[in-house]
Amino acid sequence: MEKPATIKDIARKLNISISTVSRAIRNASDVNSDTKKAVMALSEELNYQPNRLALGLKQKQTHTIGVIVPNLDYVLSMMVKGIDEVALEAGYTVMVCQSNESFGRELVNTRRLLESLVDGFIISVSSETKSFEHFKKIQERNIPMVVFDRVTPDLIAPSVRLDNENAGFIATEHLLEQGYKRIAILAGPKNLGISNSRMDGYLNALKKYNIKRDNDLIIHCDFNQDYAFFATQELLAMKKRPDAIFTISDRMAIGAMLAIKQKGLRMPEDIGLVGFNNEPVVSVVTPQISSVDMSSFELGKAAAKLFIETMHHNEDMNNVEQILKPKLFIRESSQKIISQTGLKK
Amino acid sequence: MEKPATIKDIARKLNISISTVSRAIRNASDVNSDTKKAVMALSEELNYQPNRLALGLKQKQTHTIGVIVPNLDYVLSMMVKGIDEVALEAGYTVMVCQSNESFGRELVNTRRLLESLVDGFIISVSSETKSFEHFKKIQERNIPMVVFDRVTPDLIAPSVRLDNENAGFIATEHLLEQGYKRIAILAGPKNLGISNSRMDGYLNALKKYNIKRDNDLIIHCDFNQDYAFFATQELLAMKKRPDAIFTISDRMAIGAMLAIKQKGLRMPEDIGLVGFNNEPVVSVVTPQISSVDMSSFELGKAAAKLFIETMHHNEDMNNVEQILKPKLFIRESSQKIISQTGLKK
DNA sequence: ATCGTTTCCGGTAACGTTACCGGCATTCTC
DNA sequence: GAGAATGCCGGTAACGTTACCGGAAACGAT
Repeated sequence: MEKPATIKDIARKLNISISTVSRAIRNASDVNSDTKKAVMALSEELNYQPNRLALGLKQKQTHTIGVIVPNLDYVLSMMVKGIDEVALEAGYTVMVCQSNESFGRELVNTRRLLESLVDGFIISVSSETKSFEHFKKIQERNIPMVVFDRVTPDLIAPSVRLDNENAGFIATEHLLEQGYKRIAILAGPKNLGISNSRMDGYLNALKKYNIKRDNDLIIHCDFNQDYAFFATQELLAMKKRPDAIFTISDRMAIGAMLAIKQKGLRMPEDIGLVGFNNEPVVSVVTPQISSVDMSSFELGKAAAKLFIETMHHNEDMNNVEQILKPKLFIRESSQKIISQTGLKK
Repeated sequence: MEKPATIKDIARKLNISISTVSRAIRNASDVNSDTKKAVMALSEELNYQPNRLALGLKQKQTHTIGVIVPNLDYVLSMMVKGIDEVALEAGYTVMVCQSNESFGRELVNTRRLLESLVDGFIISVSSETKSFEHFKKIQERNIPMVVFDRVTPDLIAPSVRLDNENAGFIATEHLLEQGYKRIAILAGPKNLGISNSRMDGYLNALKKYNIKRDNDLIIHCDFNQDYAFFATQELLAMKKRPDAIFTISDRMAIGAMLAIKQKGLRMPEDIGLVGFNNEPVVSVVTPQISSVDMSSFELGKAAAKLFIETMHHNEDMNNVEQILKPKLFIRESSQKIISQTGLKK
């Protein structure tokens, strides 16, 4: 039971040729049903498992998908779980690599996965990435690639993402409807597409309500609780401080919440707050924080499905773009009207 | 630039044999330095990347580690990050598979990874797993395997884990020191080793303080916020309700916290609470929850390091057992003495 | 009986790489 | 200067699998 059994072992024991065994196992047509049975029985007994390496070498595909993500926080791990689920069902194995938001790591990871001859890639780019040559090389080799979540116009590929602009819009509009006037936004790094789109939505909502853009209320910071904490402190120290804050991630919303509480301000009365991602944490803090939901799990599943389609249809699918609708979950941190009047709308 | 370049292409263009090219690339001794340079130059130019599949087929190792985890929640994703980091550095690629706490999925995953010929496994077992035959088969084939975090006596292998018993002990002792007398424990599934060890620690602490075990105060439930919520409701509805609760995960602590707040009880005055894992969430809720820290990232790194050792030393390392020390972070939810007297100890 | 069909099977090459062996020059040793 | 040692290189087999081709046997039809 030391070495794994091979097709040869079966052939020898059954006194038939390896080609016949191979065909029998693949359940091919031109093999006698008796021999087929014999082969099946023996391969069962020997616990035969096809060697994927040899198979991959031969037919140049490994049934493995390389997934590259910037990290494994709540949102992304939900997405990965979605990818995993669909991939497993479709007979693919998934290799997950974290770039740690580092461009260098992203390079190493793509390189490693390429060497390992994955059949293709499902990618969410690191926030540090500004050059996309390593991904373009993948495309030049005609290796299927789907990008998800963090989509960028610099990389033309089939993609699945949230309607980030709309998400920013509904979050901001909700705050406006609640009567907030000076709404600040804690955005992400400047070169990150999802951040900019959400900000566009924010700006559009302001415009709709005839409120002028105020650059003092637009803060770019890392996806980082501490940074958001300090940024919020500064916002609250302004002469004309904002009366609401929209953060493009929940972790940032938590940071903002802590700063607001420290300052002794109440939510939603003194200041409104809306986060992003609808992570479990927002509904266990006090007050509960409103947040935009993006059903990460579904997004992951969609990405994997799109990938598999891209594998099979080998037409050009680069212009395929799946856009999921966001949904706002309204909670205490921004529900000013109800908490003031006690009335349900 | 369509097909990736092979060793053959280089040999042909340079008019030398493929064996020479192979040796040159591996920087072997018996090849002229001039030809070596030429090969290097050309392989650079053609962007040659060795085919890992062929290599793996030949020398029966793939430089890939299969990692099987029950899920990718905060703790485990930190551990995976640790594994990733060490593995990358050592030249290994990591395949992460989630069993989703399902025995069936765990089976499929190990099988897939075996077929893909990973060099070995780093495993944290699913909570549903009661039979370990699939893992024992791995060992029978002499494939290196390290278990981490969720270690079980049913599976003898090199392991890295927290000192769970001590962790349960210090958490409970802390509550006792704070003057709590009736301490309940929200434990995990009954067959889960880490849960039982933490409970042993809990029981030992009680014994040290001459408090009799009360089975009504010992609740087994899933690692699940909602379940913990309901379990806590029941605890609080008891005639002689507990005056403190120790939960063996933070998510359960959150559930307990919500139930306590709903009942209108105060922490730490009316009831004390200690969680486990020291996830970020515990320091942003109100009150902040005390929690046992296990430095998951370090644990992941240790597991990967141990794996690599196991790979290299091919002596029997099954009795190697690395045990990390837990550390208690005391926060508002259990700091009764200070909050009553206002004194710092 | 002959010829075509079908059914089943075996041999060989190939995927990209390395291990091993053998062989030719060249250099060294005394 | 003969033999031994060294430096450098090429050929071949092998890892486990499948694709392709060819062929033997059996069967059917005329």
